[in-house]
Amino acid sequence: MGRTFTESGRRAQIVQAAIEVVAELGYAKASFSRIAKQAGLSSTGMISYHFAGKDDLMHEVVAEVTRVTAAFMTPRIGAAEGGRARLRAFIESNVELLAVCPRHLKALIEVLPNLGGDDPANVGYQDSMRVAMELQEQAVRAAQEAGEFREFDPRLMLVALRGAIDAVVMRWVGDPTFDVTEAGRELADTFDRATRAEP
Amino acid sequence: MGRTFTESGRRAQIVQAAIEVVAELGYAKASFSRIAKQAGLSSTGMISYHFAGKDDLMHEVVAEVTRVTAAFMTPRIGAAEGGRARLRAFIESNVELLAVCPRHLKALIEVLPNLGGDDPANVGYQDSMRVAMELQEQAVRAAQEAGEFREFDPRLMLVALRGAIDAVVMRWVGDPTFDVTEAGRELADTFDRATRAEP
Amino acid sequence: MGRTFTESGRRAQIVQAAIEVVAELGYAKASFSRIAKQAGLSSTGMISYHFAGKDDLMHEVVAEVTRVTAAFMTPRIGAAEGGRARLRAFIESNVELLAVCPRHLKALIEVLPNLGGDDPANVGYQDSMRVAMELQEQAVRAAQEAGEFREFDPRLMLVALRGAIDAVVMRWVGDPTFDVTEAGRELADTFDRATRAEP
Amino acid sequence: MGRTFTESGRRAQIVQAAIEVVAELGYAKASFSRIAKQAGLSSTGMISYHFAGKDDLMHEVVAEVTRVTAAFMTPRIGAAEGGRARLRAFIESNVELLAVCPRHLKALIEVLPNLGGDDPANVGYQDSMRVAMELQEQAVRAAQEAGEFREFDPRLMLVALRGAIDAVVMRWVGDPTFDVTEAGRELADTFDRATRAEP
DNA sequence: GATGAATGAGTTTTCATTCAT
DNA sequence: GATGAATGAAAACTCATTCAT
Repeated sequence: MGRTFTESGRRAQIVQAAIEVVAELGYAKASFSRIAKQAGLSSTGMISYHFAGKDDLMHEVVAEVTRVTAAFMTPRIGAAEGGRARLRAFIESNVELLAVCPRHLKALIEVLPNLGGDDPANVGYQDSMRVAMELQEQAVRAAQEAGEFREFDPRLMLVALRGAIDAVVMRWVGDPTFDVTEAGRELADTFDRATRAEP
Repeated sequence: MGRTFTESGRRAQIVQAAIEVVAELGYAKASFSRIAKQAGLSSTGMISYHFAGKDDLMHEVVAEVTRVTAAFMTPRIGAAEGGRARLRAFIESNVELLAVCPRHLKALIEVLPNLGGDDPANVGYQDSMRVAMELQEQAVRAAQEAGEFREFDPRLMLVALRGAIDAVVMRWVGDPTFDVTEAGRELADTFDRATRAEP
Repeated sequence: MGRTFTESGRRAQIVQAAIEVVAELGYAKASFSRIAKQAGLSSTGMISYHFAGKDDLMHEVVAEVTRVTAAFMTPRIGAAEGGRARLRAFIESNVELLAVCPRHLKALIEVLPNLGGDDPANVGYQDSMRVAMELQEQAVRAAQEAGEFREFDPRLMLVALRGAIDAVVMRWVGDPTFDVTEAGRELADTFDRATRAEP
Repeated sequence: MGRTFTESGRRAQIVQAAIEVVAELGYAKASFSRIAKQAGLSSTGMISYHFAGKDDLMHEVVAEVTRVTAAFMTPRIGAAEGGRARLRAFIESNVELLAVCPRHLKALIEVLPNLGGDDPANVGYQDSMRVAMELQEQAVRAAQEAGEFREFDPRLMLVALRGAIDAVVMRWVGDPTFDVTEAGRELADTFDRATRAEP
């Protein structure tokens, strides 16, 4: 006990290195060589030894980032009451992550578009993403029926929101002068106005 | 005279092929080989002959897409009067492009994040992007001062808007059942509510 | 005209080098590196440039050897009359090849067992091998019905004959003291006695 | 005492796994990884620990198969009287092995051609093979002198016989519809006719 | 004896680029 | 201008082997 399948010291170290390299150079240039160098490994063979392939490693990157961000955001969202407050908590806590683990966020945004593919190994992962999206949709619909949100297409709004947050993250990642709290509040204001029921 | 620097038949043909390959496979997998095959060329040497390198080709892709999208959007935006109407026209015409040249949009979104770099050749390009962004910011500020828009950070809003539109484009590119007019209106509603002055 | 798909100078040169390397080191150790060195190429990339992969190259090796051996054996077999004489011509001309192109024969014997596989690209090839085997079986059956050969299972006999010839080839390949004419006659005697009708 | 050099539990287990992997995938693809997996070992280090190298392991494979086949064939050959009967017993018992331990035979045929090499470690092994061959040659010569066999080159005949048996084994290994008894009798008939003195 | 992580050379393959024709 | 063969570096991955525990 005590150590899960995905953690074996080296594995975690490689995943961390991959996050940093992807965040810095982008997915296209994140080769095993650079990841190995970042991790202080003498050869790329070590990565192949611990991961079935590039896709496997990148999935682990996504899983790790998802874990970290969920640990940060979930309690904050859970502490909010009502649809509007929950939406605000979602946006603000997501933007605040920029100050907590900026490279994690950037890495996630870089990797995700490159994982969706024909590879059957991705099916399970994509299923879980779809389920998460559907849960969010249901929450939005519930708030609409409760009269908190106006009428709009939940899916379109969620896609737009996701894109807006990601764009903000990508634009200001690594900028120490960026005020995440203020930006989070502004972005939350934006989508609050866009979604709230008519006064 | 008679042909400009950027057009020479072959060059245009290669740029078109690059747009299609990038849209279909993503930037990371858009190699000269695949672009040459798409363009019906028997060797990649032709591409290196016409372009100084991959970055040069990709810049041309961006330029071409920018040209096409500007030709579509500019008159529509110009026909609108007032900040709110112009914002709506911007969003709707951008989303409508999804039905006009979906691969151009997707290619642009794939390429752009991979061009920002240390390469000095990019400086001029990034300058022009910054100028365009500043023009948009000024327009937003003018509408704020005219009382059409409420107070918000123009840059943050523009970044969020850009991300929201791109996310919608990426999500529904190639989906023939997607109603671009309706989606454009919804997304415009969203940002109209987010930006308009208090009633 | 004048040059077929499979011949482009370099391709033929690489196939020749592959034949020599396989004959000398065996299939397992015939890497692209060694073949490139044998061919005087500076990199293995050139081989991948001309061939779709190792299987493609090895198929070409088989095709080339088949071509050469058929050119030698076919007229000799055709000049013989009757089943017994044809069988003798088949065996003798096959063994005589040992003096003509010993490395071709050895390469063929090395490669063949490693090509039979699940790869769908091999299906066509294996079909042609099966057809050739069936033609030989029919010829044997005809000679049996004509009273030249005794009763035996043609397929078993052909498999045994093939193995016997190959074993002789492998045993004495590269041995300059080996008398191929005498050995061919002896091996033909062996199978003539084994197959001829009772006197 | 109590355990010989070649048997230590683990060693035997690894040799068994190697036989199975070589028989199934061929010598070229029989890596330590696959053998370790087949043996239920978690790492290839165990194999390197017990064997000096790949050649050492493969020699052990040959030794083990030789042991098993000798145990089966020797009493059957010994029970026969006279050269002709002994030859028949040799062939029939060899083919019958196909039903007893098909993978052993196939593994042997795969490994043997890849062992003959410049490696000084093989000298002793090849000596023993040569000695075995010479014993067989002497037996053949004795039968020739006794008038049982006609005149032919014993070595050529033995090589051809070995190749014929091996080809039959390789062709029908794993085929449950193959009648080993009938095939053994046919093949023995073939070589009996080829070798017996004129009636 | 036994383990499994680490190593570094090796594999095939693809890449962008160059160059003689 | 155009071609396509050639190049060499780099990619992902596998290999047999070693070594500290």
